[in-house]
Amino acid sequence: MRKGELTRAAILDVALDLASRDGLEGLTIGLLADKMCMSKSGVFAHFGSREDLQIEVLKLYHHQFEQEVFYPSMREARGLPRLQAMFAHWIRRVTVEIASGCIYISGAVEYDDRPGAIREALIGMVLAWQNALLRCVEQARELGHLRSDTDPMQLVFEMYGLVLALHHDARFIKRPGAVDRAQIGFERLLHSYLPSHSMTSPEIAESRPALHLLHSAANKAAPSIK
Amino acid sequence: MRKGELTRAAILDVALDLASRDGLEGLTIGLLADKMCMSKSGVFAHFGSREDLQIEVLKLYHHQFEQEVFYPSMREARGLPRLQAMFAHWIRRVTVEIASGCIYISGAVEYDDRPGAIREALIGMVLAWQNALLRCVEQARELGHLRSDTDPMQLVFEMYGLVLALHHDARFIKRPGAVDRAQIGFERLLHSYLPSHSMTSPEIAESRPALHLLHSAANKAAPSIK
DNA sequence: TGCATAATAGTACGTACGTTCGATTTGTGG
DNA sequence: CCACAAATCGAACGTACGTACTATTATGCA
Repeated sequence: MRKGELTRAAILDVALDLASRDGLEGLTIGLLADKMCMSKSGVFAHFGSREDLQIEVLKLYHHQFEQEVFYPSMREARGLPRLQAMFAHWIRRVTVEIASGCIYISGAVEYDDRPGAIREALIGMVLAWQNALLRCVEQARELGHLRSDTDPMQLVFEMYGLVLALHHDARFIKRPGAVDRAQIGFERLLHSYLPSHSMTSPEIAESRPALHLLHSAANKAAPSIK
Repeated sequence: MRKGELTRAAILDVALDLASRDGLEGLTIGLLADKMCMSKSGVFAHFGSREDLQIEVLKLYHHQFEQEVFYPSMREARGLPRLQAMFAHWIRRVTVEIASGCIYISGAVEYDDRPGAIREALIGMVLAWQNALLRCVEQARELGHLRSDTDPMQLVFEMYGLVLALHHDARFIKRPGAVDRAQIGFERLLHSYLPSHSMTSPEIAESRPALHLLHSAANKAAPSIK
């Protein structure tokens, strides 16, 4: 009873690698068996079907995303500090994934018109993350860290766009500097959603030091917990 | 000699539909033959290989993109008007493609780690479009429509992110309002790159009327040709 | 109209896929 | 250590893929 679960976990680990590289739809039992030095049927026996395998891979990816991005960010103070942490951890995660591929992003393309259990699972996870971002933006607005007329969904939309552009430029085009551009874009983005009294002159509106102002301002309003 | 080219064009038309929905990698000769009510070998004979077929589909897509997005925009006055036209036509095109899928975007995911002729062709086309945007931004900056310290690549990066987010939200998540969000994001984006004297107070920094100011200001600096 | 040629169909081959099923090896509790 | 159950294997099935060949039909020009 113990050996089976062990190899199952090992299979899922390799399957996640494969799916990250070739996409969930490119994940094949034969290739997976080769990498595991097992027979196809030996691998297959651990999952009822390929679709089940794909969903298990998805769950594993989601769990890792939560561990690396979501939970660490939730330890930050609510509002702007937490939002900045979410984006920073997110960017860091995607930066690592430039070499391997991000399943949320590739999956969004693979399953944008392919109904089924995998699509439902994937959408549920992406929406969970977007909703977490949304709640965080709403809290930041209520705490006065962002302008009162901020449209939370709009801000999340643009944050997501920056990450998609990062993934596109770095992984597809392989153009250097994409991480910095995503970071700069986020700072400029935040700046335009700041309360009026935080506005600086346009000349330094998108410069790095502005972020330090945000940090101190936010910490004053909602001191860090840690 | 005439009949052949005619059916070949018809095949490519259907192939483009198929590839838009299922991706270039999902484009299959068997399915294509079914849709054409032809035999597999009958379809195959028009192309030396599947890869050639995929590249021909790519060229057809690129041609349509040029016709619908690039050339109409180039008829606008250089600088900001042209940049706004490029984005507007681009958004309109992607909006239509929400139902069918955008090959540039799906291809970027499919071929981000799959070397070969298709990847090279795809990258060439995407870079051609990005470079066109880049030149337009540089012209806008030289004409004084954008701030002199504008980083053209950064602006193009963020424009691309908005379109990617639009595609993601509308086609994958199927959340309404993505087109408006991309438009609002672009206006906010432009606003933060405007010369200082064009800056308005933060309260209306992202409101729609600001664009009218941009239009008139740009037209004054570089009157429309048409 | 007839003929050369282009266009399409039909068939087959090799490969890889997911999946099933029985045989066989391996691990584990009494 | 033994016996039972769990884990893995090997082979096979049906399907779909790209591609190569040959046969057949349709087209266009003299």
